[in-house]
Amino acid sequence: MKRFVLKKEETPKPEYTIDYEGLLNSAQLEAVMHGGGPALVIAGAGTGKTRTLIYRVARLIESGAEPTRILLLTFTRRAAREMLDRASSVLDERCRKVKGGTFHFYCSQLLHQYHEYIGFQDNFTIIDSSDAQDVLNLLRSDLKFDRSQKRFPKKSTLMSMISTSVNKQLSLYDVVESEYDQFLNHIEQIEKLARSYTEYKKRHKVMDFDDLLIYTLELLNNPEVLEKVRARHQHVLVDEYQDTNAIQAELVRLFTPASGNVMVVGDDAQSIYGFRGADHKNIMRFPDLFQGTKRITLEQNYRSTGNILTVANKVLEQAKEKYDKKLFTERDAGDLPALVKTSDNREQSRFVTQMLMNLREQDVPLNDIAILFRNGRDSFDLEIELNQRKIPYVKFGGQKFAEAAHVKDVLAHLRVIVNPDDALAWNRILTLIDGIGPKTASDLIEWMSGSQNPYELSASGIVSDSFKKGLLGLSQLLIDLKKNEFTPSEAISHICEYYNPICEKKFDDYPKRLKDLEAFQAISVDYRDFGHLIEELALDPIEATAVETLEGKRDESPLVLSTIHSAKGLEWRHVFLIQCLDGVIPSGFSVGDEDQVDEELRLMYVAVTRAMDMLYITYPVIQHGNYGDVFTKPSRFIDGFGEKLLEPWLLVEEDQLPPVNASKQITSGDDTDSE
DNA sequence: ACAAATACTATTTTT
DNA sequence: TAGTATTTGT
Repeated sequence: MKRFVLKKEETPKPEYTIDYEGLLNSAQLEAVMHGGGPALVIAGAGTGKTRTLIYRVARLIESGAEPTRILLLTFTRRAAREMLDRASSVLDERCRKVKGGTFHFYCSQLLHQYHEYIGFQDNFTIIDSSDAQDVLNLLRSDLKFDRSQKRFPKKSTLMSMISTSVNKQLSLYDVVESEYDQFLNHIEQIEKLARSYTEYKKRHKVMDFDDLLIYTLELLNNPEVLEKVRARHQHVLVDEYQDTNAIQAELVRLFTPASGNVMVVGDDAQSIYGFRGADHKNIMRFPDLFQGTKRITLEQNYRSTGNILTVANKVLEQAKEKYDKKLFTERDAGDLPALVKTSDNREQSRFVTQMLMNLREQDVPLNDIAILFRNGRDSFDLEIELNQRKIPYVKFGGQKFAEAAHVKDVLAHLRVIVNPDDALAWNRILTLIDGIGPKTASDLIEWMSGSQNPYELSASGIVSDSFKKGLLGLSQLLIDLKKNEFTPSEAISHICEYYNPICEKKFDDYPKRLKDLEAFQAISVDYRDFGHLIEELALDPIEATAVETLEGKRDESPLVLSTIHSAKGLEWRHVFLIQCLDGVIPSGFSVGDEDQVDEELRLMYVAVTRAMDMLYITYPVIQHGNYGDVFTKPSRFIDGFGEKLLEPWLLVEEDQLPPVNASKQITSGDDTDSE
């Protein structure tokens, strides 16, 4: 037998159109030029991690790799999109053909393609966590665990128990014992509930987020499928590897082709998804998974000023677990980050708004600024202020558009068209009808399982004068939707015609919700068919406020408000970190558990390292509560940093804005030249 | 069997 | 404070 000699891909001395050497530092270049085989890139905050991935994609394609055979796994689909956009602009359109997205998205594609191997039909529906919780609630009342059982865990707790056990690959017993020991006396019921939950999902052809990963793992157990899947990957690239869990690490191993061409990129100091089962130690274990892993470290920070970096390092120093980060910058020291103490929440909002005005007068565009916070609700007060001042903003994090009750109601009508076995969606739309409650709905669903045409609801024989009319209306709508080949937007418009009166009766704030539904219809124009619409919305929900701002006011690109989690990987010239209080960050729930406090600390680190030029940390001294005012303390992570690290700012009377009513001229900036 | 009213409780981050 | 469990009324 002849022996083949391995040749490096680049051997024919390729002519690159991109000047990689001129554009990248030596560590980045090493990662971009890395030929084949496993590689681990440890990239500190702001060290050009994304840039490196983008140029690597371009470089691989220039070297002759087939774009469709490069797999780029990212944490959000937005990240994948942006990376491929940027790659296309440095190279060419071929980059858009790269396969990419989240683990969940890629898994769902595989499952659709190979559904028969795991005993599923192609039309399974993906349910989000609130749907999953509804299922658990349904099963719990079926099993009568709510009756006279004192303190049985509520649906969200049950969900996180089950999800944790899946994601951390532990038995339900171990999870409950270590994290929910107050419910240990219910363990048998919980286990039984978990079993019927699994069974329910199979029977009704739905999958939750965890199932997408688990079933893919099961799918790849089949050697034939594994071979096919592996063979279509030439290169596997994984971003944000520190936020993967054990299952995802295993999936990466399975996806990797025989050539061992896999590169993972991440930063163990930025691991902030432990609550979701992510294990930041995964990244350090990567070399154990792949023999001969090449390790590359990016340490030069290009983003932040020296002073901001000093604060960031000081934050990280407090961690119980030590990180051997040696981030450095060649940028100037810059201004000292500000520490702003306000009397209360309102003053904090007014301070931020005031600063926005000042920055605007200095010609800083709004989209160079971001407001970050720990919890979705920490920005409520500020949002009121911004609305009054007519400052356009988009908010990331917090409740998603597709999670709002009225949007889910409309969507459920589409779901039963795509998957008539989706009992959850049926239950949702049936109980919307006056006179139909859980009992009647479940009777109807029972009848459907043996019926040829489940949409002909009057044929069920379950009729009562109280809901006859409503049921007929629904039946007509569904038959209409099934019969005609509507586009998603046409279908939604039909559903709204039917649903709007229900919405008005159900919600006090219906005007706002009806407007949402109009926006929903507008969005749906972009989708090919019902199935895609439903699936994309579940896997990549549209941010709630992004929709509002999409309408109207496009003259100025909006300010960004974001939870710290949703700000990962992004950067702005000016960053405000508000509500920086002990009990908020670190969250009150984490104190007492060293590992959890460490994760909060990393979260703080992520927040600080988002800032390029200037960082403002603010906190209110008094919190107005229901039972009187509470004095609060600044976050322990920055308390006692001293004036050499953070400059305390004093708020004086003349800094205050005039009352809103008298502020019409503010935007025209008549006091501009006061400097 | 369903709907409305009342009492209670636990309170995050996201695919 | 809002979402949920329980009780009461139709």
